[in-house]
This record gives sequence, C-alpha cells and structure tokens, in this order.
Amino acid sequence: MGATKHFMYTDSCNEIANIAKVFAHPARVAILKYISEQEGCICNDLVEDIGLSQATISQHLSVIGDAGLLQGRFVGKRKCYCLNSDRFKEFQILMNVFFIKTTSNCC
Amino acid sequence: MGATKHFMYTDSCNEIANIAKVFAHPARVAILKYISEQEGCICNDLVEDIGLSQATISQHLSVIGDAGLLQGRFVGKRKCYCLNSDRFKEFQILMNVFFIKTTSNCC
DNA sequence: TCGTAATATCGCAATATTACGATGATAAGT
DNA sequence: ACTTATCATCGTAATATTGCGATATTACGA
Repeated sequence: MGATKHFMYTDSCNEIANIAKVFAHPARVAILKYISEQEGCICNDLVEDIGLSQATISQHLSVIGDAGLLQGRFVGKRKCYCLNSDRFKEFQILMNVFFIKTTSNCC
Repeated sequence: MGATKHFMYTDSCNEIANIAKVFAHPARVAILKYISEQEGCICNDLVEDIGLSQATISQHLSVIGDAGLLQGRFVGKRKCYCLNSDRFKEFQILMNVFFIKTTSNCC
C-alpha cells in the first residue's frame, strides 16, 4: 500500500506524469530557469544562487538529468550544465498535446 | 528537514511546481483524460475505469479540484465533474511561457 | 606530492504522498 | 422509516521525496 501503481495506467499517462515530476519541485524549476537564463554554462553557482546545500542541488540535478533534460560536460574540475533542448521540446509537445486534447465543458 | 522550502523560491517557481504536481501522478492524468474524453459529465465511473478504490479516486479528485481545475455539481446523489477550461488554459499558458523562455544551449 | 575546489554519492532523519478500509453524509427509491 | 447508491472524509500503513552532513572522487595549482 502507498506506492503508485504504474501498471494500471497507459504509457501515455505514465509518461506525462514522469515529465511533470521534474517540474513538480520549485528547486528544479529554479534550476532550469537559472541554467537557461545564464545562456552559457554553470556549475556550483546554483548552490549560491538557490541556497540549498550542495548535496541537495546535486540530487535535483540528477533527477532533471535522468529525465534527459540536461547535457553536462566536465571542464577541468567544473561541470558545465546546459539544457538538452531537443528533449525539452519533446516535453513541451507532449504536454501541449495533452492540453489541446482536453477541452470539455459541461457544468 | 525533509520538507520543501517554499519560501526560498520565487512565486513563479512555486506556482509552476504546484501546477506540475497535479500532473505528476498518472492517476490524475488518467482522470483528466477521462473527464475530457467523455465530453459530458462523469461520477464514479472513474472508479471502474481506472481501478483504484473510491476513496483514492476521491482524494485525487480533490487534489485536482484544489488546483482549480474542476467544476463539480451534484445532480441528485451523483456528482457531475467537468473541467474548468478557463483555469486549464491558464495552466497551459504558464507552462508554455516557461518552456518558451528556456532555450539555451551551450554544451 | 599535498592541499584545495568541485561534484557525486551514501546514509539518515523529517516530511509528504499514495492507497485503502471504515465511517459519515446526503439523496433517491421502496 | 428503511435500504441502497454515491461521494467525502478520517485514520492509518506503506512508500517516496526532500534535505543535509559526511565522505568519496577527480582535477587543478603550488
């Protein structure tokens, strides 16, 4: 009891839920915003900018990364993160398809 | 420890996270899909269609409702649910604004 | 080589979410 | 009045998420 029963849902529903989970924490939204606004790369500036511990930021980054939304590459001892914009667009399209399909109204 | 520190983030980040949370569970995505596909109203058909208990479905409905996404009205002993499409559009716009703003690429 | 900076990971505590049975409330039909 | 149907809520167990300190790991510069 207590665990989401993924097998009960269509792939489409599970996929949208997984995408949404990335955005479902304000720290991750803030990270994505920061990365995109800097245009260039970033590293541990996020720790200073956002104010969470380094361990926590790193954890959020890996959640975002697991969803395929980040590209990261080491430049010396620093790691440069940026958006995987192709994947980002896939996300956008999936969400929009869902939004467009849902337009009922009866009450 | 362990609780999301909402005060650390901008209103915008918190708002997007709150919206995303509605979609971050496949049952809620399935519910929204079902309601919109039926075009008309529904009630406890969701319990049969999705296969979760009535208590659980009701709980998910209230999460969706708290976000302002549902309109419900009792017709006798049955409750008719449908989408609040204005609010739904607001959601869509907020997500899209976020998506559009994030277009960096450096790696 | 040694110390330091940057990042990732482990382990744990605190909190949140998910799911369900039981119970309550309301309305319809008998 | 009694039963049944429909939905909400309460209480609770199971599980997941969040956050951080401590500890690796790797790369750089002195």
